Amino acid sequence: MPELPEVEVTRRGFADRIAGARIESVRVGKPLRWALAVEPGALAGRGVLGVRRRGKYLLVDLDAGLLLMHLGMSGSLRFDTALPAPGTHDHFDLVTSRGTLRLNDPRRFGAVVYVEDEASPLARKLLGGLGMEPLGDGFDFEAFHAGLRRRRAPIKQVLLAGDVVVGVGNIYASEALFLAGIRPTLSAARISRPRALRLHAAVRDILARAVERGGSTLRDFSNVDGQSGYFQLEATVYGRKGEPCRVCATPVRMMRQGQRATYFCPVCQKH
DNA sequence: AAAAGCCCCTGGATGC
DNA sequence: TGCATCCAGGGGCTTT
Repeated sequence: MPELPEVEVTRRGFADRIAGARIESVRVGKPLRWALAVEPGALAGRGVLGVRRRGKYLLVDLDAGLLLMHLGMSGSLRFDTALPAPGTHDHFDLVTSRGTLRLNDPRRFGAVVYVEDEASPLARKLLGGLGMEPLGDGFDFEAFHAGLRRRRAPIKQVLLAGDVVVGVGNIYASEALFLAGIRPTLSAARISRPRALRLHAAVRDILARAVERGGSTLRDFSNVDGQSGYFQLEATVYGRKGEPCRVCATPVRMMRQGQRATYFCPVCQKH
């Protein structure tokens, strides 16, 4: 569900409010993707230092250890001092002195995992292979281009894989490639330098813009206060199969790449 | 090493 | 209205 912008908007929505809180209790509902990996009661009494993001993971730093949270396809977080009794899909509550952080995740592809530190085997397994952060200063073009050159797979799938650059999900991959004028099937290794420059800028711009708009093209994304982000940012090609391209009016095409839908304009993205 | 498939799970939309 | 089918924002794991 959530791509980088939604995860970042989620983080900003509660990071300052939860920092400095003390954990009072932890409630675990139905199993998520992985087990919490700590006895819930063992977290009571610990302090919350802050919340960082790495790719689509949220890292909740405690005064001892940290929680890795992932929203999967259908997860969302709420943070409030007065939440109703947990519903069917509320599978994790972190009850703190400042409020309760609650994960709602119908499909349960998400996860909350405790690790002692980022060097732990589990943290390394999950975070170790992640690529560059697209927002901020670390998104170096030369490294990006070098990353593309060593991959022969279609550029759409290289963007999605997250080992060159993180945070680009299925919607924003199509959107960024449209913005850059690049055909999603083009082998990443065959992208010329000028076009790689356009893609580098497109990835950054599309994600930054979505963060600014407060989250997204996603129909059922809601922020930590429970407000919906219903089509705050209109998709240019994603989900618009058969509809006219906003630039040239040619019908947008849909195809499948690795079991995921890809949308593109055959004219604006010739190769 | 890289690439391609396979799953995990639930709910909503669509079609008969 | 009822039921079957398809599809969905992710990504780790297994197999080529």
